[in-house]
Amino acid sequence: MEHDFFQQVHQVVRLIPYGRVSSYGAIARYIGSVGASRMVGWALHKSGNNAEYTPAHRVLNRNGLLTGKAAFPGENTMQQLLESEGLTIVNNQVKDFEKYFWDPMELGDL
DNA sequence: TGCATGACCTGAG
DNA sequence: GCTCAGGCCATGC
Repeated sequence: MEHDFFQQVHQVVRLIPYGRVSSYGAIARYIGSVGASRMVGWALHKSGNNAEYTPAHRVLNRNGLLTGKAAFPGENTMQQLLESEGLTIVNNQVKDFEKYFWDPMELGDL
């Protein structure tokens, strides 16, 4: 398989619990490619490639900023999705990001 | 085969 | 504490 990176990113994102958010760097690090944090976002952008639904809206940058909101249809679709999960978005940023932050490492290991 | 891009992160000024 | 610049990895043309 080979391009596991793509698959792994989707897999990890799908594991993000409801009402929780993660970061590209955390996912990239969990996969093993720390420097590929940028690619994580890219993989999510191509989430349409994956048959399963991928909650990309739960993935934000290190600052908890909705950097990928532009990739969603509409103007603040991503924000609405997060708010639907009980999160509070302020100025395109998740309130108490640290509190809702979820690290894939909590799963233990691959 | 090679260059340019991308939903980022970290270090230095 | 904030802003600027560099790096890293994979994909696309």
